Amino acid sequence: MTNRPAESAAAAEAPEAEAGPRWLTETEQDTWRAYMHAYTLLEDHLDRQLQRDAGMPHIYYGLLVQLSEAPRRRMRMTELAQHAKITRSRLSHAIARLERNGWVRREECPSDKRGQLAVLTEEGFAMLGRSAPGHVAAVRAAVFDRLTPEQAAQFGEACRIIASGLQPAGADVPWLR
Amino acid sequence: MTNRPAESAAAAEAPEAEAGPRWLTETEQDTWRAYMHAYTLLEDHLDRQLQRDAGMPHIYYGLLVQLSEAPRRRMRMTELAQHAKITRSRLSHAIARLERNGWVRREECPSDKRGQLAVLTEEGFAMLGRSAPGHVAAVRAAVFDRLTPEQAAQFGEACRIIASGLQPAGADVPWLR
DNA sequence: TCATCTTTATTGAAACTTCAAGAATAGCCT
DNA sequence: AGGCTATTCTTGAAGTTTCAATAAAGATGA
Repeated sequence: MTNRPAESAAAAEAPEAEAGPRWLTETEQDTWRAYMHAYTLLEDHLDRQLQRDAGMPHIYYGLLVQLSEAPRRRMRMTELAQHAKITRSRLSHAIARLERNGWVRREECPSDKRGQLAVLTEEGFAMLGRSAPGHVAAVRAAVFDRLTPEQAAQFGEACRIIASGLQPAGADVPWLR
Repeated sequence: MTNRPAESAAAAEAPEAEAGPRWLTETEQDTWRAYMHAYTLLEDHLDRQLQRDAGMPHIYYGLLVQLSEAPRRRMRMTELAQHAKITRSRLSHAIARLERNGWVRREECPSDKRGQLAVLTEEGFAMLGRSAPGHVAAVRAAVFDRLTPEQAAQFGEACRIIASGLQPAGADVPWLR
């Protein structure tokens, strides 16, 4: 995926000043592939599990959980988008759908007339209560039951490092679009 | 995400035989969140990088790379789907799009009249050559430049373990759908 | 051989995401 | 106040993915 597109071997010795692209080592390639396989399979697995048991994709479920943990079970759109690391556009569409399902309701923000609050409804909350056990079980079976506590901790640390490098808050930030 | 939907505290002491759902510990929750943040941000980042520089999403790029590494730069649809861990349906649509772009061409399979071969075209190959350096740089900057070799290796190992648990090849296998 | 079951791949529709554009309000500066 | 810029959120269209259904050919077995 990230190695040279086969063959284009070339450069390898030349101590070029202009330094050609630093391809990944064999080990790095293996790691990268493993990562892509893991997240592709995992997302697929959880999406199916939740689609079946809760009638919505993994991300939507995550949005409801976020709301359930927020004070008064409500959150500003932008804030919710930031927490979930998605764009506001995507969130708008998502909330619209969840609203049609009756899990979420929109409310105007008292302090800022531009703002909207996404509010978890009672039905939404009840629904979470019903589907959470199954979801936790799925995550546990796929991840935490298979890694030692040390492995899990290291894995988490690596993920934190990677994530921290990706929201420079500068440049053009996705969730602001 | 995977903890109880806030509040539904309850059970914690009772040595129930029926064992209620085993919620995630604080540490596990942190790990799980970090993972979701990492992959969401990473996929987003790479998708944008490739969309901008190569005119296609990350997965499509991966398909071309797979083809570039295959003998004679061609592969059976099902085989390609398996390697990429995606469904055949998704692959069909993807290849159709890449074909419109001229990066891939379909050929009939000589040994099995049901089969199709996805073949990387010269333009497709040339294009890979052009965009690979930028992509590698992006992956390196986001991942391998930020982790120590040990961390990267451990991360890879964890991913391998997770991935290996998710394709039991049994039950109903996604890429066969 | 015929019937049947399996495998391969595609298709269209519905659901979801991205992208660019736009409406409304807030904030700032003179 | 007035004018300008920035922020918040939504929208529609285009692109992508999922899901269920289907066509075509291989494989199996009486």
